Amino acid sequence: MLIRLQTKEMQKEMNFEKGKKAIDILKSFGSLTATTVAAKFNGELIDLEREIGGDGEISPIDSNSPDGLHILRHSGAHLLAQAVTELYPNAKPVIGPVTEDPPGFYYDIRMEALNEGDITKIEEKMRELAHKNYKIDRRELSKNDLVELFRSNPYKVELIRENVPDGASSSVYVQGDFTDFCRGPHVPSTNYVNAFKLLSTSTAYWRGKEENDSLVRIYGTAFPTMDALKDYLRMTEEAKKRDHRKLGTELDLFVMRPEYGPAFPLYTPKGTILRNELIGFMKELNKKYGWEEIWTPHAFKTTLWQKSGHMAHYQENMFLMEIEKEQYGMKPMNCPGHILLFQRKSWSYRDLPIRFSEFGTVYRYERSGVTSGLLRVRSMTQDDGHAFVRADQIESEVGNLLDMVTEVFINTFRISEVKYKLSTRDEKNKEKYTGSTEIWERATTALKGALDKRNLNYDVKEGEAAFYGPKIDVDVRDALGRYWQLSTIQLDFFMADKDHFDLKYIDENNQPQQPIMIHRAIFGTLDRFLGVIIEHFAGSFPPWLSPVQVRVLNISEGNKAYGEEVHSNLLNRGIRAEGDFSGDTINKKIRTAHGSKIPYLIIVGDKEASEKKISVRDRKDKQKNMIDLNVFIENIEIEIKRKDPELNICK
RNA sequence: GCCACCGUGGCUCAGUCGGUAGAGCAGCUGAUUCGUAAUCAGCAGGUCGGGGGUCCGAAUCCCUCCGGUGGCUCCA
Repeated sequence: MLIRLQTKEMQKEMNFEKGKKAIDILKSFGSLTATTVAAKFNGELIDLEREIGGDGEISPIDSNSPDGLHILRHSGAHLLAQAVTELYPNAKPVIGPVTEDPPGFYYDIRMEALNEGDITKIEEKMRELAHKNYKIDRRELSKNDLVELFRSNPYKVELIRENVPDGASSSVYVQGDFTDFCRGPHVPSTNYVNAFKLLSTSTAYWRGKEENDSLVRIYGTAFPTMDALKDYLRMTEEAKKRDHRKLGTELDLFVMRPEYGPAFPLYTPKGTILRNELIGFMKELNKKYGWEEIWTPHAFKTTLWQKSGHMAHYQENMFLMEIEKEQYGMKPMNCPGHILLFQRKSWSYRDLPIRFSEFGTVYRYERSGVTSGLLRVRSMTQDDGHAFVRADQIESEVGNLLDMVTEVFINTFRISEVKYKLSTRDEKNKEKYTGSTEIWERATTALKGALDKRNLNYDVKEGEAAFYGPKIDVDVRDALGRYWQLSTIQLDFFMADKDHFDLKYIDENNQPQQPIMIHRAIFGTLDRFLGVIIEHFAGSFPPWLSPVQVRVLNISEGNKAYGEEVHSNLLNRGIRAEGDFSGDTINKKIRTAHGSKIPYLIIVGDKEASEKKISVRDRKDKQKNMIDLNVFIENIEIEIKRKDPELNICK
């Protein structure tokens, strides 16, 4: 048979007899290295030990390549399961996939809960098994034989029954005494997986359903080399320093008092400056994009929440209370209040879109295990907005909102890792949704059109739409690599309908029509957004956001008066400035200021005082000596106005 | 809500086999006024998340509740 070798560097052809193993073929081509973990034959990833049956194109898969890493980690998961089954004979491995983000793998296993010591033990066992270097063999078995082989493991049996067609066969992989139902491919033997680490455990539910058996999930990761593993672990350690909860305390931005209100953040004066700057920024955008600001109360009688459907669909997340024998609810969303304002008069088709925005604080009971710092809280302020539009306006309205999203995330904050998600309805389950097929299709097309027109990459999540309409979400990752939803643009065919608020506008034929509602939030919530940008900037905020923009330091007591003069000049010009005129040494003052991540330090000593100049040192230790205070102020004013992410003055 | 881990002064941590708490930073006071990442000395501050139990005696063991962290589930 004729085999062509295809690698990045070269292309070669040779003849082999049928049934030759991939590993031998690659060897003959001189294309096998210590880091070759598998092969690709005619587009299919295969084990190195696989016999080749005919003509085709082959290439080696290196453990440094994406495919190779995937295989390596998958084998890591098997090694983990092997270790667990050796240590705990009653354990029943269920599934062990590779994860991309974070890079690694996990294995779900039905067994007794594990503690940290057990994890160490398992890791040691894995190391031992890796050193023993078991061959990893693929075997092909019929469906019946597979079911028979795994008869003591009901989860595997279920998976086999589901995934292998009747009469067909599938593969198992064997390493030592451990056999797993698996499509493969895998590395040739266990010592290929030598740079690995187990990271954590948790529970997971069988098939992800809370009512099912709970399984122990063990997370781990593996890399081609020890160095790569160490680099990764060092990186994750570094990332932890950016954690907004840690920085929030260090920089004195917010506090939590869980004994009085779990997941109810309180913002300090500094944290409130950040919030207010964000609000100010969004107010500019609202004005620019035609959103009128309104204000609505934080609680209503449940009659409103009944009408809006929240009592029916969201009650378990609401804070309810009884006052004078009447039931009230804290608002979990702002939309019903906005609707009440929409209803205050009648609208012509020419008036639409009507756009209401509000920095609306909402209260939601979130289950105790799900809250997290500022990223998932129970009281949160949304930069909320509701547009009431005609069907023909959906696309342009959504387009405008996407432009707002771009202004915020890309142009201003330069957050590159944004994920756009388009959630559509489950086409197999249409009765779950409200609204006609026609409006769903029209709306979904409009959302796609708006995204496409802007060349935004997005994932379509079929079946993830809310029952009341399709939506676009924007997710951003935090320091620990978790994605959180920030912006959202949701269409709503529900609240305006005749069974709820029965909203109307008068069309060009003088007929009443039901408007479509668009719920939107760009930051999402100030709370979550703040959490994300604390981590994004690692606490080193650009001057426009920074709670303290400048700190004045005097060299010694003799320069205190001049320092105070500089300080008050800054304050008079509206710069957020502090003075550190304590008895500390200048070294100490600089060190302290560094810890507070203040963008600019103004240092004044005898030289500066005598010539009425200042010296400026920025957060990155760039310095400019003996400049004019007014020049400095003019420059920082420009940076603030531009929302410049860079510090330019000392460059 | 589920599983694991954790909960000591404002912050970061130490507290060995159970014998009624230690440190650094921050704070305060005093001395020093010193040119660019921690001047020196002193003082004050906690009963160890809450409750219950075991014990002569518990921060240290047990139970329970409340919180936090990582996942899972959830996020009309």
